[in-house]
Amino acid sequence: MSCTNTLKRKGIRLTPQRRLILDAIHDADAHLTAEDIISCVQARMPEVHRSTVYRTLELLERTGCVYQSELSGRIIYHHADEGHHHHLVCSECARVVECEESLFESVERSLAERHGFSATLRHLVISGLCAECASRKEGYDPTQERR
Amino acid sequence: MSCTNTLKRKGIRLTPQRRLILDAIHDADAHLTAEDIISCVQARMPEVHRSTVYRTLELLERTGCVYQSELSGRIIYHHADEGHHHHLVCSECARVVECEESLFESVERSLAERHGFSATLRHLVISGLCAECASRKEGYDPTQERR
DNA sequence: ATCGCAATTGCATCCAGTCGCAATTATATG
DNA sequence: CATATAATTGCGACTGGATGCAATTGCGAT
Repeated sequence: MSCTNTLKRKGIRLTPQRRLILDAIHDADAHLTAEDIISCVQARMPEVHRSTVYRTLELLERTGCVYQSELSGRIIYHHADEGHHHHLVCSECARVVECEESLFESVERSLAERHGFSATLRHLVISGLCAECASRKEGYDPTQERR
Repeated sequence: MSCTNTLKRKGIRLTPQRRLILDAIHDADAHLTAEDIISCVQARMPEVHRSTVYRTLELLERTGCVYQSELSGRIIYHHADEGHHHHLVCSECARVVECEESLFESVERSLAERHGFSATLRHLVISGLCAECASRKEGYDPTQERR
């Protein structure tokens, strides 16, 4: 748990609330939504306000301890020393597949060369159709509602 | 304005409310947020409810008349026959640069080959640092707030 | 130990977006 | 033209997240 050191070094106070939030993210195996983290923290310390959690998460992202990204409209958080990867989200069945970071290296290079833009493609969410849904959907009519 | 035909062909009713929403998107030169569209529509027909606008926008996206994407946490809309492109958003100065669609063709191919996933990379939003900010920020401390 | 001040918290409130529901309206049919 | 039916609308309530403010708290200097 090197991030407590990181925080101390930056002169950021390690309050009980913040410790709980860090614990929640560390103990989790999967991605957590902000809501997950809030209930996890409040289970042990009910008076912690959700705005405190949101602010802390933003702080942790700025200090590089946590990565923030978006999955189907919700912000999710994951610990920084998990490996990076991207998410492929099927717009039909909502299945989520992870894919390697390396796929985008060439894009990062092109962006740097052509636009002088240094992108941080650590966690993209890409929507499309997964293999099954793509094959199943011959006479598909996008006018219809999706589940 | 081919989308009115598209809608008629799909048996979707062209109500006055929907016509106003389509007009707003057509008349706009830049990307519109949902909020922009709502106030634009309500200027001419004040009783139109925001939920109607949101539902219509979702419908227009499903029928392919309008594209929806996300720019700095807000959903934006643009007319389908604008050319596609991606957005590079500088996380320092919030400047937005457009970049060509072609950059991601190789990624689309790899996703299809390796994951059987057919991605629709019509409008990505990529955050990172623009050229100016990258050069300016030598002793940059991410702990500090950004404007 | 304690004092002073900046950092942090909880609270209240706001904002964008979603959803269920009941009332309304467009269209197809007789 | 009347009417039945399904699509659409407006409304209100709710959700996730952000923010300004006043009260509290952690911590460095003494």
